[in-house]
Amino acid sequence: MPLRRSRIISAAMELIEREGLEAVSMRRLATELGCGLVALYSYVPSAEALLDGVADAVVSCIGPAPAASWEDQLVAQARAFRTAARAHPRCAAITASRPARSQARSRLRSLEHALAALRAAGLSRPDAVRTVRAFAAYALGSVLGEAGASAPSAASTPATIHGRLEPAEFPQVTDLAAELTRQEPEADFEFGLRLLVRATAALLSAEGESAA
Amino acid sequence: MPLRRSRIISAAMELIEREGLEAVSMRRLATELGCGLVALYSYVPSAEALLDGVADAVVSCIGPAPAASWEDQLVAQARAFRTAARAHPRCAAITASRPARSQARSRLRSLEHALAALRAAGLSRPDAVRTVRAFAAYALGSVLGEAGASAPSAASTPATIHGRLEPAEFPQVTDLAAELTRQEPEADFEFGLRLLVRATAALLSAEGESAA
DNA sequence: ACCTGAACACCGTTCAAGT
DNA sequence: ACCTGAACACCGTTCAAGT
Repeated sequence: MPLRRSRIISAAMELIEREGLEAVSMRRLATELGCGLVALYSYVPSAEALLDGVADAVVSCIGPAPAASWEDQLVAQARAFRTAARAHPRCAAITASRPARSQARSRLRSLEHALAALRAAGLSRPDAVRTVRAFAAYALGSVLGEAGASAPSAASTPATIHGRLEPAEFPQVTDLAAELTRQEPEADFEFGLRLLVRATAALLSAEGESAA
Repeated sequence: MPLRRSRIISAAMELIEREGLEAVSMRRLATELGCGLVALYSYVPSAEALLDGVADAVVSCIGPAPAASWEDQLVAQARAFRTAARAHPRCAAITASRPARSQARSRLRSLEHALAALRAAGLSRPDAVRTVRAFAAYALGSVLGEAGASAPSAASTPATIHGRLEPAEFPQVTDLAAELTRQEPEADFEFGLRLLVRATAALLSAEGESAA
């Protein structure tokens, strides 16, 4: 099995998911791959570039999401994003934390499709762009929020804390403890998505009226 | 000037904003503070704990945002979150990337206020929780998206790329180049916020009807 | 061409000791 | 009590050399 850039990046991703980012180093990766440390530098110019490669790999496994209506289009893209992120949660966190260096191509495709759907539905140019950005922000925040909530140190979430919470100071949190504790990330995600879809629909009909 | 935990963390935050996370190390911090390396360990148990302290400091400088209506309450909190994040953008990215370890107290206060506002407005228990989560996800994603877009390596954003883009493959992106290039993070943020507020209002009136 | 060991300048953390 | 230097086991990266 020859040493290839893709093989190195796959190994890095596996190691990240298995033991976390702090376990990854060029040296460790070399022993993991059974090759000399210096050999890696022929395929990956630096440790930084390695993580860029990982970030790339995560976004490039976001499947295309063609759909008929603009609602389905935006919802499907948001779900595809979330699915990809959940497939490699720890790698996804890395992706989010480093500004889109390359990754550009596949992101551009998504952007194109989303914009096309919204423009075809009748949204104005600036509103189409801003709506896509709002959906993107929501999807990113959801994924990262989930990752944070399900992280190893989840020992200090409101759920665990509220046991020793004075109801007088936090009446709502105390009262809604059951709802706050329940872990339904999927349903939470879909709820917010529907919120955004409905608001966009309202925007569309409002613009339709003012144009008519 | 004695060595205090708060002084160490402030110095770390300054250094992070000035030179980035990769410049921070216990050794570097010690020379920056003019003290011995080992002295730091009396106030900060480890390098990891140092970053937890930084994360804490960022969220604890989110100002309270009391407001009359539920709309103002949720909008004000989202803005306060964004303001705090923009005050220390690089530290904020660190905060987002590490699951809420402590940070709990001030986050809990925000949660309490948001829930109170939505419950008072008449939202059901599960919907109140999910609405707050949707707003939080949106705010988090917005802040992180902005940080990524304005990062040093912003050389590969659609804006720069689209110059050599075939309009045939990316008609929408080409056509909307002006809107996509324009950097108005504030307006983008407010747009999405209004979207969520309107959708929540619709939800409220829908629940009101079904309850009546 | 492709891989290697040895070296360099860094890390975080701990120890045993100083005042 | 508070601080210290020296040491240990790690890093990423580069060099000059091997096949």
